[in-house]
Amino acid sequence: MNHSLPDYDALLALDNQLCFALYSASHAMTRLYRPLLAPLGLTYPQYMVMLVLWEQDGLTVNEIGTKLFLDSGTLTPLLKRLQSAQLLSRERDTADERRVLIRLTESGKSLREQAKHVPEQLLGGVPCPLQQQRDLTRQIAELRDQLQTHLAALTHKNT
Amino acid sequence: MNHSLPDYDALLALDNQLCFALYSASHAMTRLYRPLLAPLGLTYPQYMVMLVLWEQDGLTVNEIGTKLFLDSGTLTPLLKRLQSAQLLSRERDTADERRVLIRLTESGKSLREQAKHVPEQLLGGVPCPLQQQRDLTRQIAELRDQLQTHLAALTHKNT
DNA sequence: ATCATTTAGATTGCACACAACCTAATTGCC
DNA sequence: GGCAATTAGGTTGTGTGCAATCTAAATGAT
Repeated sequence: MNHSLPDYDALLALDNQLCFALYSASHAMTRLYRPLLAPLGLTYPQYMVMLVLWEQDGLTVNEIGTKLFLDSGTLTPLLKRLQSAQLLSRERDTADERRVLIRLTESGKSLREQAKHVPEQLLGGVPCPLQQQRDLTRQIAELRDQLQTHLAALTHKNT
Repeated sequence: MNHSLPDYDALLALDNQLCFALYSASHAMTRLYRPLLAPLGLTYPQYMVMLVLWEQDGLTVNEIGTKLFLDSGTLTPLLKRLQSAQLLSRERDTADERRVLIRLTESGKSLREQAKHVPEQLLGGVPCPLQQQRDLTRQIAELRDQLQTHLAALTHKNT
């Protein structure tokens, strides 16, 4: 056994497992949300946007994007669909015409009441203690922030 | 403080955080892989398929889908793209004409050598100890399996 | 043997993600 | 004030994900 040289095959496997675990768990979670969100007429990414707006209304597209790690190429069409569904309005900021302000409609605000019952339904079958969920959430978010930082450093280098 | 009634708002937030942590971490990981996989001409989902085939060649579409938690609607076009890239072949199983056997080409097999160097590059900037990665991977995979089981129970109920 | 059922894969339609690019508005520097 | 650089959002094109549906092939119960 050689301790000074890394085992590239093992590193490959281990790392793939972490990325794949995230990938597959994320999709499994989305699949579980789907039937709960369908009655509200929302997809999971749309639900994320609504959560952000329920917490703070009147944000710009960029501000929503920063919170959700998404760019305008993803958000613009998604927000248009939410607008078609009468859940929010999109208006240019008169103070800075580059910005588009996203505001909930009354219908969008009132949807929060129905959404409140989503997590009880979701949890009713996943035997995972709250504290363990909290720890896991924190660890995954920390990892994400490390990856985010690393990627930012890489892209900045090539500028 | 009432200990007998759950705080639905807190549950909502906590649970959203876990799902969102998975969602955002998964995408952050994919974004980090992208520039490393681009030289190989692969996207991350395509890379996953190649990893499966490097481990075991000659699988059916369904077998690949089971390992990756993906269905034919996702895999069929993806596999066709990998076929166009000359990395694999798709042939009906003569023993059971319903099945399509996926086999690596020589080009597909030899790509493994280049792929070997991907994880070193990925890790070279993420200050996360190996043991911690292992633990995290296991926990996330366990969660995924719980979600998977829960979803299977739900869908079976409606059949 | 026959026919309903099941299984494997493909197809269609919709909704993300994101790179690359575009336009318009604002800011900064002189 | 004038003009380059930056910023905000939108558009286009490619590649997933997945539900719903389709066809063909295999299975199985009688």
